[in-house]
Amino acid sequence: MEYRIQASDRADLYEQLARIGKVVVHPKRIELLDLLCQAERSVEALAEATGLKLTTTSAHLQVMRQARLVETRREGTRVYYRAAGEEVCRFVGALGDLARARLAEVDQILRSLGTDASGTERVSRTELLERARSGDVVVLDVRPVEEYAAGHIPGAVSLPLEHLEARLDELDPGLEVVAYCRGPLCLLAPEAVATLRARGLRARCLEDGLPEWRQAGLPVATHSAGCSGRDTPAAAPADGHEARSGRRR
Amino acid sequence: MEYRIQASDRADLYEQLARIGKVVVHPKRIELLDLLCQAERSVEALAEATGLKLTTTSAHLQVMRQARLVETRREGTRVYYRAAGEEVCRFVGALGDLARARLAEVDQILRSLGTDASGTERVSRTELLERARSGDVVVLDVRPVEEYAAGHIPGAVSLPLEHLEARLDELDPGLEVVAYCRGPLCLLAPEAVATLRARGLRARCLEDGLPEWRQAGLPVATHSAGCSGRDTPAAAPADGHEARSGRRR
DNA sequence: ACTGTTATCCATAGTTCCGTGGAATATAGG
DNA sequence: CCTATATTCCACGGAACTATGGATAACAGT
Repeated sequence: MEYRIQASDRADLYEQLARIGKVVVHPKRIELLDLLCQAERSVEALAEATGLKLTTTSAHLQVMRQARLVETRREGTRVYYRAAGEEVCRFVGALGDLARARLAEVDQILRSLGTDASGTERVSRTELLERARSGDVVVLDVRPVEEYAAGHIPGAVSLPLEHLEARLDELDPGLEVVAYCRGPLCLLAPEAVATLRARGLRARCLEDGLPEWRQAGLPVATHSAGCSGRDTPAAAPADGHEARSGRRR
Repeated sequence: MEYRIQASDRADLYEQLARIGKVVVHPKRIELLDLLCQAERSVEALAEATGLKLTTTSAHLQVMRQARLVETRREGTRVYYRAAGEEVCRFVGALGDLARARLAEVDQILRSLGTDASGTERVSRTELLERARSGDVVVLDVRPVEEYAAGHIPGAVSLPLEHLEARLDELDPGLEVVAYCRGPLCLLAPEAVATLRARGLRARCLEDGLPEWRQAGLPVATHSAGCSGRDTPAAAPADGHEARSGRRR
């Protein structure tokens, strides 16, 4: 739209920063951006996920596009939105970190929403890498399948939280489970761990989620058949059940 | 205010994040926050620096306080505001980084505002540490004196940009100058370098500014520095004799 | 107590933003 | 060409935000 920059006042600079700020004033826009940091989605899927009307969702996405925080890709009649680069994910991560550090309310909410499993120790990324190499853990991706498809830890098994109870038998009771989800503000993994423990399984959460794993420069696989895993042979094949999630759109 | 968190819906979480987002919708609030990341200031000083009316400034500061991004300290009749912790500075830094990465306009503005010295290579922090140890550079802090007083690179000389021309003779023409300021979005150091070069001096900018230096875990000196500021033998050894200077968290 | 300084609170008017339906656009498939 | 689907554009009423001047509160000095 406006590429003209003439009255080059210093104020213009902060106005540009405010363009980005504008995206994160609205709770729903943050939610949308958070989702888009996990995987690209159509407008309809985003409206569904956030509970907004379609037109409202589109409007929010336009705001985000004006700030260049998202990009689009057209496929037939639908438009897929995605986060415009790694920096965007880093930014929403920073926002979440700041909120947890400064706003006691965030911790309160996480505690009240999260099961009491939140008190348990988390597994560090380096520890997971070691354990995975020796093959005595199952790495569990409890996010929705689309997000697993868009990128996951090599060797991880996809088992969305909503199906966890129904598919419990797919897990080897002899192995410890390490579950992960979207990040520190996401409660999928803690809930999964709580469920698993209630059934007598050993389970812990990974520190942070997949975005942080990616930002740490660790390998990320993008298909159900982990083929891009460079050095990590996989975290214990668990069972072959992982192949289920193939199913392309 | 409102500590009650009862209807613990997931939406509440993003509403909390939006509290922080609210601070960075307004250009002037970003500017204020940026200033507060450098040094604490009174409301009056902030109003002066940003060109806002006093009441308006105060209102903005209230918004920032509600988001817990700033804290206050009273001294006699005036109130000093400061950034509420290192995380806040990291966040505004992340905002600036994102803007530079995604918004071409920001680069344009920096280029059009900045002198053509922007094309020159910058000195890395590690290089500066080495050079300083061998003592063949002058480290120049070109920010306002209050900011120098609130924290500066050990051994740096305070010479605010506005006084640079008048006090040029204080610099040893035989040594190279490394100037620094507030960060990547600040133009004080580039301008200083341009001025120095026009006089035939060798001069370069440090990468980033003081906040990034601090975040890198490098030593920061906080002595109030007498009015002369010239005393320090240029480029003193950087290992922190400057003590920890407790004060301020 | 009185006075001047500094900051916050309050009411107001002008502006922008949000969610909403309904219309318009773009694409795929008869 | 016509229809169906997915998305964007548009107009509008209601809500929230911003800047501002005047009033109020906290404090220091005489």
